[in-house]
Amino acid sequence: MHSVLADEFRSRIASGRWPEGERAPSEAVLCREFGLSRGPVRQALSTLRAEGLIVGGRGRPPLVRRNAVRHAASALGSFTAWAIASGHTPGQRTVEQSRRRADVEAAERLQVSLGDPVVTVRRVRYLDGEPVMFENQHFAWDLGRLVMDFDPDSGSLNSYLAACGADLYASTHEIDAVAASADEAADLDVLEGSPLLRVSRTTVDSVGAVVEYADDLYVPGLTAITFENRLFGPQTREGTTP
Amino acid sequence: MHSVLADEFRSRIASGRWPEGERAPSEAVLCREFGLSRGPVRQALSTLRAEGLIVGGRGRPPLVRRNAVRHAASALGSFTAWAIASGHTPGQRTVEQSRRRADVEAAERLQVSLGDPVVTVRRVRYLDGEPVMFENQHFAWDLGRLVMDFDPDSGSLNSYLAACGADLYASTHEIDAVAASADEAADLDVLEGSPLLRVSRTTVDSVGAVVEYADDLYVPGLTAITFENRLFGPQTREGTTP
DNA sequence: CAGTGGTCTAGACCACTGA
DNA sequence: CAGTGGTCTAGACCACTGC
Repeated sequence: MHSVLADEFRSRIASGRWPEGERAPSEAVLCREFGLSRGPVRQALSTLRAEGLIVGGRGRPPLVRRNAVRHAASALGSFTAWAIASGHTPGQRTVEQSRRRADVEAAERLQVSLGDPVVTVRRVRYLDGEPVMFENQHFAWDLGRLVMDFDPDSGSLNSYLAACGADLYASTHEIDAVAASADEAADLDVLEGSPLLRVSRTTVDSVGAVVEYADDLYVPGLTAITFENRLFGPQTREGTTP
Repeated sequence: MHSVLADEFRSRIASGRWPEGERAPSEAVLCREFGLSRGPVRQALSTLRAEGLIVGGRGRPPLVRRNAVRHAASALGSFTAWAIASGHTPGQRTVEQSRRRADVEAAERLQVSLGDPVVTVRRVRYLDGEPVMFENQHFAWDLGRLVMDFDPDSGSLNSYLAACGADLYASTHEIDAVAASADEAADLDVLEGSPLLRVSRTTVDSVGAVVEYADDLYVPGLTAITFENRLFGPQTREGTTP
């Protein structure tokens, strides 16, 4: 219910039914309109507040925010889903899909023993035909087994894994910047040494075990990672926009 | 109450009273222990879940997560507060503090008219004596008036503004990578052209008007921006770690 | 099966804001 | 002052999990 409400509110803002800069309906009004108690209405509104679409309150009139971030998609996890949600056409070219024995880095980041089997997938990712990201994914064998049966040129590995019922619970991201190596530069069509945005991701399952890690290299300017940050309140929401 | 609870839970994990990888108490148990209803207990737990400190649930036993991110401080907004929270000593050297007329970029990003007064503060920021960030902040005049009375070498501009009662409501961040210019390279003690992490921030007040924008350039390796991302659920939390 | 978290209801009191 | 969101209570039903 509350997520249905949130979608409804978002579309009302997008359609101009709730004009930007004007007052938004109060919680009480929305409760009456939908015949719901405050719980789900508050939950939906807090999502929109976290997204920065509604501001004010606590005595102040609630306002639909001017100049809100648009198309702040959520997941850094799925390139394909993000690209489609942003209205672009995703593509990929697979550089490597292999089963190998864990080296020191893989053993440490996946928390497996040296020499345990791991699966690596390396792909250049395209947006509307233009290379925007170099993706280096590494899977522990439980997931890797499934990944070896996947055609990496067919699109979203994430939806494939989700369809397999894989247990992907949460990701930790660390962002920094690196200079492009000669190989990366060639694949991404930039100059060697030019700055790339590196997103290092570690994904765990619902019992906290590491199941995947990745180092994704984004070409700056073509894509950017964005997120909202409520000051004096921990509500946040992140996303990426082309 | 719920924030007090969240702090209590965090310290129990930090102290080992709730050992990592073991079962965490269920909501029902915590309700009994603290004599509270489910509301505040759930609110506190959802914060820890968003931080990745607790995983599982929905039938599965709740677990204290192994290898949780540590010191995932919240605000990209205040360098000083973040540095201190991370156990480091912040410092700064002011390069510029000026009142000027808005150029095209400032007018657009602050949504003021060309030529309106704006205040610029540019500072090199240090962590334990080492330069880690080049900060370029720009304020609309309402806030800028206050900023001109601030000694930028004294530390946190944010706490100064907060003490003045400034209305800072939410920030939007956009992250990409750029090559260091000669000036920036010299100030940050890196080579010209080496990659820097650029965080572009826009801060609005509680009625949605832009009050500040900033372009902060971080030296990679010394600091990194991190955040958690619950898959199949929009709960997130971001932070930065040295 | 009992236990888990996810969700919803229908009340309540508070601090704060704007008129 | 009336209206706002922030918070808490004390119930309830559900889908899912592990035993």
